[in-house]
Order: sequence, then structure tokens, then C-alpha cells
Amino acid sequence: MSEQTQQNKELLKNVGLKITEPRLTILALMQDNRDVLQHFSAEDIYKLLLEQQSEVGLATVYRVLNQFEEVGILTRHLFDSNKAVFELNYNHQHDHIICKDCGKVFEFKDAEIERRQKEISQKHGIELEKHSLYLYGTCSDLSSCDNKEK
Amino acid sequence: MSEQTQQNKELLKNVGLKITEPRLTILALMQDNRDVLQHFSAEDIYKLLLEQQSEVGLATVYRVLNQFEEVGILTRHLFDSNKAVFELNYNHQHDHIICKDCGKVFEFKDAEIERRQKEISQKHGIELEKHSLYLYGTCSDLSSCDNKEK
DNA sequence: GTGGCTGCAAAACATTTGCACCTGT
DNA sequence: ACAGGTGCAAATGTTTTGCAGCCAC
Repeated sequence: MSEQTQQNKELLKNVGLKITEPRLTILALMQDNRDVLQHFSAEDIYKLLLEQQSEVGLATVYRVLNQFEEVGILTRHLFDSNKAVFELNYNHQHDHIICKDCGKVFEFKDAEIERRQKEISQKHGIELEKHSLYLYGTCSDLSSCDNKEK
Repeated sequence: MSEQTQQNKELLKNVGLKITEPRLTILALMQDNRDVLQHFSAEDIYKLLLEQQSEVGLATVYRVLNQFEEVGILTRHLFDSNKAVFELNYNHQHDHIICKDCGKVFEFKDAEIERRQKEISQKHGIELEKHSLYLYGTCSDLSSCDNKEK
């Protein structure tokens, strides 16, 4: 068994979830594909599972993703579409910049913005728990924009 | 005819939409209720229409809201729930602070955050078009928190 | 007159749930 | 053994669409 699998088993145990084949498969799938895809919809994952002959139902994908979010293994984003996308939580939380033309996503983290967010919340009498920040725009350099040519 | 209605007719004409009864009704409804409700779901509006005996179908509500968003009369927000809420655009764009316990929403606008957003986008080669920023937390002063007691 | 608008019902989607069976501990 | 997990199909909730008739321009 790979070292990655071993780590994932411990991860599941640590967060109090049983070590089952669908959960390990989904976890590995997201880790293995993180270079090509940072943000997965439930459907994305389901299709990837089908491709690799995994017999995991779509309902299970949703259930597992929800559980993973609850225990902090991943984060749910809403972006502008109607469906949720999920992203593995590595060490750090971050915000996103999305090109509306090509769908490219950059990540960033800005201490100044976060400091202001905290100040503003306090001024309004709110104890800040989390925030969601997305910047939408278009690639300035058109040649580097993989425009999907809609 | 009220002055408000007159203004709304010109607004519709200016954005290139025909002046129809459903559109005027929905527009007036959102304006008249803006003190009690800043953010309307399609269902909210539909129910309010029913209450005032307006014979407007739910499909029309959705179509009108979408058109209003396209021409900039209102803004669609996704917040954390599964359904969209809409807000009339007055002069200024702003961001939101939401109390997760009582659902209270504050609005704010911060020049410093917006300046940083622009800088960060440029640094990543993106021409910033719009952003979405929501701060989630809980009322620090519990006595002022209208906790829905779920 | 006619192209856009509307209401209704049906369809489309993403997501959740009920249930009988299976599996990890 | 048994609580929790799973697959499937059916249900849910929101939003969209097809279509026949209607209305603003």
C-alpha cells in the first residue's frame, strides 16, 4: 500500500470517519489530479471515478464531499455558477481570481485585506468567522488566455 | 400615476425593456419594501405578489429578475445558501457582512480593500471586472442578535 | 401586425433522502 | 453484531424552457 494511502487512512481516522473504499478513492483522486484541476464539482469527481472503473454512486460522492467539508478536509466554493466546487485544504486558506473568459483560477492571500475585513466586521459588531472573496476579470494578455471561444 | 411609476417606466425604456405590468409591479414591490427587506429571493417576490393579488407567474418573476440583472437594475448574490437573492442597485456597489445566527446583513464599502483587489489582480495579469466579497460571522452583542433559534 | 412578453405546465439541474443491503470495527 | 456506509431510485428545491395566446409599440 502506498504511503499516500497510509496517510489518508490516518487522516480519516483522525477526523472520525470510517476508512472505506469510496472515501479513500475520492481522496486519492483529488490529490492525484490537483495539478490539472484544483476545483472539482461533484459531477467532475463522479466522472473521473467512472473513468477509472470505480463503482461509486453519485449520491455517495455528494455524501462524502459534504462530510469532508464538515471535518475540514476540503472547502466548498460557490463561484458564479449554480453548482458547488470543492477544493482540498492544504495548509493555508486563500482567495481566488477567476478569468471569466478561460476559467483560469489564481489563488492569493493578502494580509492587508484580511486585516481590513476584521476591522470592518468589528465596527459593525460582528465577530468575523469566515469570508468569501472572489475577483472576476479577464486575462490582460490575450495570448495567454485559453479562451474557451463560446 | 405616481412619480415613482413614471420614473420606472423611463428606467425600463432606457434599458431597452418593454414597459409591462409585471415588470412595473416587481420594480415597485422591491422599491416599496426596501426598508424591510434588502435581499429578495425569487420566491420572496412571488409570495409578495400573490399577497397583493398580482397575477404574475413564478416563471415571469425569474425571467424579469434575470433581465433586470443583465441590464444592471439589480445584483444577484449567492450568499451561502442554495438560492440566489437579488438586490436593487442604487447608486453604489457594496459588500456584505452576514450574521450566521440571525441572518442580519450589513453593507459596507472599503476603498483600501478595493485598491488591494485591483493591485492583486494586476499582479496576476487579470483585468479586474467585478468582485464578490462576503464576511460571515456572529453578532458580538448577543442581545442585539435576533437569533432565529434553530 | 408582429416580436417581445406572459402564464402554465413540463423539463432540467444540482443535490438530498429513503430504503434494503453491505462492511468496517 | 451492529452502527455506519453505500448504491439505487425516487424525491426535493430552484431555476429554465416550450408553447400557445396576449400586449406593447
